[in-house]
Amino acid sequence: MASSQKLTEYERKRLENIRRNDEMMAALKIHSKATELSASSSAKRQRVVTKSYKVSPEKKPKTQSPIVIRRSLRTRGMPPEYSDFKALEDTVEATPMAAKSSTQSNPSPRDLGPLSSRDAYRGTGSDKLLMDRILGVSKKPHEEFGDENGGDSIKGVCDRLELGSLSLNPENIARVVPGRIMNVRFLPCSNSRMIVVGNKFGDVGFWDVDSSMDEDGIYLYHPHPGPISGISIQQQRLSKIFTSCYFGFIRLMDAEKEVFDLVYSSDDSIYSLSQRPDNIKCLYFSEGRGGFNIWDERVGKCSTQWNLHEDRINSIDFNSENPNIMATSSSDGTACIWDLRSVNVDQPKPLREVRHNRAVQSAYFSPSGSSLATTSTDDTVGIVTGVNFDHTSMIKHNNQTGRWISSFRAIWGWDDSYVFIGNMKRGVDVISPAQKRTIFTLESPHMSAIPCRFDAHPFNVGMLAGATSGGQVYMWTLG
DNA sequence: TTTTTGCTTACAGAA
DNA sequence: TTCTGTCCAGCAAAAA
Repeated sequence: MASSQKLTEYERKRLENIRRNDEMMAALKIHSKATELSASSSAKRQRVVTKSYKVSPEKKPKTQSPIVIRRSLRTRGMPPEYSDFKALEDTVEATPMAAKSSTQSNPSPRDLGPLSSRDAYRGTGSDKLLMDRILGVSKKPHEEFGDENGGDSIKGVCDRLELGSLSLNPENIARVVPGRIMNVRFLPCSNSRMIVVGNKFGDVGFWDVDSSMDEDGIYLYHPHPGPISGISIQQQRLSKIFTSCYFGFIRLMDAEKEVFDLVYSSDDSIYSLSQRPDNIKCLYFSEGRGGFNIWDERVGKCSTQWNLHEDRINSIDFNSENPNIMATSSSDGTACIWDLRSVNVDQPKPLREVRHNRAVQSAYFSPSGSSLATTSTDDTVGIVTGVNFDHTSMIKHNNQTGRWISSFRAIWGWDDSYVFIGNMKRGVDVISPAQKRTIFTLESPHMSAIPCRFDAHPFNVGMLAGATSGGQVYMWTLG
């Protein structure tokens, strides 16, 4: 009842705002001009009909109401109680968008334990092709594929990479999931173009770009009850895909067993997930306000629990040159570099701390491992260099994404030359760490929304996936 | 000092 | 084509 009152109040204020704005516009006599402008800008932005996920009708719930605002106990700072826990689940399932990817007859993703991929699947038709495809590439992850790199080494192609050659073809656009995408990853193998995304509703979507056997190569699953905070796939085990969720769950999608196994659950939120490139047995993830855990598959529990930050840890990344070196970014306004071999349990002290004026959304090591790129809501992208990461340059970049767009996170391309980050004008800014400025912007009339989360294909230079708050993925390619 | 409130804002889908 | 609902960020200012 309180929520409906709140909505009414919200609506009332919203209408009042609109009325005030209208009055102001009328006073300035620019209302009609603005209408014209708005009409012409939307005319310029053509609507592109692209591949899209499809939800199986029989898995749709009968009702989509009442609409209740979702707020977890954790975000309200309250201890979890069973009754509230259940109430929360009901709320989640009743949310209209979430309802589209949930079901009344199938098991809830809140059920602890393994969830068969068949039960988690929300698409039409069968997902057998996807499972076969993942198993196929996982057995031969490095067969020759296409001519993306023209048979050259990655370094050779990077040296010649011209940003102007990156293009977005309409066939490389798809709506993979409903709602806001929080994470996007390429399957890290050289012989496929498979993109995995996680959204706000707990859906995990797959897009097999090279699919030709079926209609569009898009597969939708609902393994989690809330926002997907991390996706981790290792080159050595492509058939095992870990996903984490704000509601405190980590699941492992095993394409061999066709199941989403529950590997970890907690009452605290999990905000980020990662794996060391040299260790397939451990998961590294953040939990609650500043907590950091290492979960060890061999013992089936957390072997390490540290408190590394004062606030949530938004990203965890490992240095390719020395995987003992790890970078974390946090809403406490810092990004830190740690040596995992020498972290003091009681008073963890980082090797290096990079200070921003506001929350830090990400901190990623460059491909060579010699630089670190940080992104903060203080409107800067930090580039940290030097033998001991002792030099920091702050590059101005508008990172005010507002409420509806996921925060920007600058990622590295295929070598240390470029950093890619979204911008609010439906473009992808390319920052040169050497020149310490934005040197190029990828733009396309096919990009109808703001790309906010990215991944660079680890083996195909120029292949860049950008994901939006509307569930779309744009795959830029070279040439 | 801690908690609450208000403000920002783009997008998809319904009407 | 226009309208409506979104709401799991993050911060600043106001209130407690």
